Amino acid sequence: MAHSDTVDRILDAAEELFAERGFSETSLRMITSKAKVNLAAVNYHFGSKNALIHAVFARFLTPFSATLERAFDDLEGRCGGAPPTLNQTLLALTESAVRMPQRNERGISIFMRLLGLAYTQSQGHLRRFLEEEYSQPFGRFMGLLKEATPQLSAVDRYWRIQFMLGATAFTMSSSDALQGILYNKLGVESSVEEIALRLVPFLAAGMRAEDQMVMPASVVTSPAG
Amino acid sequence: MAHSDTVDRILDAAEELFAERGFSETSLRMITSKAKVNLAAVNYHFGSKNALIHAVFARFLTPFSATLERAFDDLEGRCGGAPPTLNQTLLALTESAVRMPQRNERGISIFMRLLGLAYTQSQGHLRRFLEEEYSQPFGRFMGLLKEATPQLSAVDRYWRIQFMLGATAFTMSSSDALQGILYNKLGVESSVEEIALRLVPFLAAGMRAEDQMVMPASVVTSPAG
DNA sequence: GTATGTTTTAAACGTACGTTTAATAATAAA
DNA sequence: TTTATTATTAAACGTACGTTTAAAACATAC
Repeated sequence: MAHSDTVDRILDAAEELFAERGFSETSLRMITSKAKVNLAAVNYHFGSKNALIHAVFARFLTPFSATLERAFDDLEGRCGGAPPTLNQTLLALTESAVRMPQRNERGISIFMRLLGLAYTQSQGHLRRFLEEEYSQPFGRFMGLLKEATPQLSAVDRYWRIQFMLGATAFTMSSSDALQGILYNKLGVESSVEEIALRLVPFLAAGMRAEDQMVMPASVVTSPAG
Repeated sequence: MAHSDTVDRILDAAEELFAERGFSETSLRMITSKAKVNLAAVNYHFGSKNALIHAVFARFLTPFSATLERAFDDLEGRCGGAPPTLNQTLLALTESAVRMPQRNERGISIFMRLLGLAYTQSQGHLRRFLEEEYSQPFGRFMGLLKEATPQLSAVDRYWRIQFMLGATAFTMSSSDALQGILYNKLGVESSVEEIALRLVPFLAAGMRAEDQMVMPASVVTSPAG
């Protein structure tokens, strides 16, 4: 068969362990033992540990970026020339993530956690891989954001996009832990879908904030100007 | 002398390397070689690598939490019984961070990056240490946020606080890189202080968001409830 | 059924890690 | 100066890592 059972077993185990523990903290021996395959199988099928990491992301991101492109096509079609609103754009992204066919019920949370890790763990090779492979839908999303927030200066928009990415990446990357804490504190169960939908209004409101901060003297007079 | 030069050299090197590369990705040999001390010095002075990580955080957080408590005292004094507003609370936090005496000009960004790492790298021992040592000012900040957002349900408030923490930690932890990108793209110079002040209205607006998200069918009918 | 290419296996490779040791050097107290 | 403490050093410890090897098992085609 083209894709041996082994390849998928490795990907399944790796994806779960990476999401749980991070990349450096997960050894090939953990992966192969969880996948019940021989240690050498990873290097035989993938070439290296880094290549395995890329393969784990590709299995997620390739179908996701296709789904996302379709969602954007659909959105732009529905808007018929007019630029989609900020809420619509964010919702298109969120729904694409949430609606993605998942291998299991933990799929989304694993996906989000991996994305968060990719953002925060400074794995140079991974960042390079993602930029090379998936810059197209990312750029399109940025363009939509720009059209949806014409009132913002380029500088303001830049920083606020970073704030959005940060809120999303951090929350989603620790979503399991945060859900656990919430359950212990308030006895409330939650899901990744729910968190995502809570995020949208928060982000949208932040992007639209009009307040101008009064600069305290310490900053105004600081040499950094 | 009570604190040998060696101890501080190790802390300086460790703090910088941890911020750059993360904890697992930084070896004691990197640290001791950067600090120009013997490898065994870390275990002699700190006991273990984990204890060194704790010491790096303690050197930051102990004076910071004192500064923060004073800022909150001051704020509550100025408000005379009435609960401080959301903006005031966030600004007290931001100013405490920005005004902290720094060992060097990269101090704040290293501080933020380390906090971000503590959040995302699943180092159980570190989370436990931080919770045990600094729960007091953290709890006080949470209390102020609660008083400043009485309109939010406990669950909403919980998630929105996570979003705020994420936006802050992420942006500040990569502030150097992000400032560089902005300069290359738009030729605009910026400082950590400025970013912090841009963050406050974004976060405050997000916390105050009133939009209620329309749940798509896929989520409403999901078994996760 | 033999030959060919692919996959799996057990074992070992070399390297790097955190930690410990035991000897030496430096400092302070008597 | 001698003695007791503290700090530094070079070397080694045992363990775990990613990767490679070479033989065995398996599959497929002739």
